[in-house]
Amino acid sequence: MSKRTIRQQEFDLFVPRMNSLPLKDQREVMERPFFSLSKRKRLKPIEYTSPDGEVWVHVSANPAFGIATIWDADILIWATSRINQMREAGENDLPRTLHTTTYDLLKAIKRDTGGKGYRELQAALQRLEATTIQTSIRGTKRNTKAQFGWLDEWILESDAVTGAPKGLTLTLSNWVYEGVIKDRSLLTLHADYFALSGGVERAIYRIARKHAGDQASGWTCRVSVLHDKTGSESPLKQFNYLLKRIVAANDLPEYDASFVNAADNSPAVHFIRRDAAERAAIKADLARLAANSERRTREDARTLAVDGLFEKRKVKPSGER
DNA sequence: GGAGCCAGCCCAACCCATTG
DNA sequence: CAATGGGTTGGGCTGGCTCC
Repeated sequence: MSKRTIRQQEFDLFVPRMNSLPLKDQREVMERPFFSLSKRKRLKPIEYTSPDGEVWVHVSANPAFGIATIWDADILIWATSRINQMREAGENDLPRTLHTTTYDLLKAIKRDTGGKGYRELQAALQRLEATTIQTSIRGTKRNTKAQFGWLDEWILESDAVTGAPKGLTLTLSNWVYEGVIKDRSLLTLHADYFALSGGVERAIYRIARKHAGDQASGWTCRVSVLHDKTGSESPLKQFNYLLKRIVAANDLPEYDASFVNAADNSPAVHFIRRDAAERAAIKADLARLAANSERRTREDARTLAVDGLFEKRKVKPSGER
């Protein structure tokens, strides 16, 4: 009997490894600064308020661990993706607690499985559990304050004899869980997301993915707003420098980025999906085809009406949605 | 004063040869 | 296959330098 089979029996909710897990993340989290972008320990809190003052986010660190980083968030993306997959498979009771092995998790988020990989995984779990968040997003009531972390609990098991890492159990905090199971709260990240090595790069992609989405004309954001949305600790002038390199490289998955001037002439970045033109053309084609087939169907209907066949032919309305 | 630029620091991520 | 740790790379950020 293989080790794997034993593990599967141990964990009723054992999550099998999948190579092509569609990556999902919460749109509300993607567009706001919730994570540290630096590889160095960040203790300075993230204090964010949206331009209209409606949305605010406060993230603070436990001094022992620092604020959870945008790389630590990969674990949350993994968990979100797993739960979403279960939902799409038609499961009714979606778990808040997931079981896996450290190896499988590290592989899934495209991380090294060396000794340091495991130590770093533990550090990531510590940061995710110990980072405290307050936000108006999904606040239950007005004048209510609530504080939570990303994870409620994590348990790392190691082999009693060899000390080798074995099982991992993690429980999402209620706020995260509610966001995952809520309808239409998730967006798909490109499969290359984990390959993005830069923290700012990742933050920018997440924001572009959320805002530019599939819009035919793309989306423009002022640099200063982008700076706030990423939560970067660098001063604006340094952020400018980092941003310039990202825009010049134009290497983000899915989106083209270019510098433009905003309506008030301040510097801004325009994001547009690379295949936006293609997609628009395909949509138009589909709409035209659908319209044609509808017309033909109506003509057919006249000829077929005698047989009463038309009733059985359900023609989809034209266009998407 | 401040905008732009960038070397250097620190450290996590990554690469890889090696081991049961 | 799973795990290890030595070595290297490259990231954000700090702080300094230049030029306006």
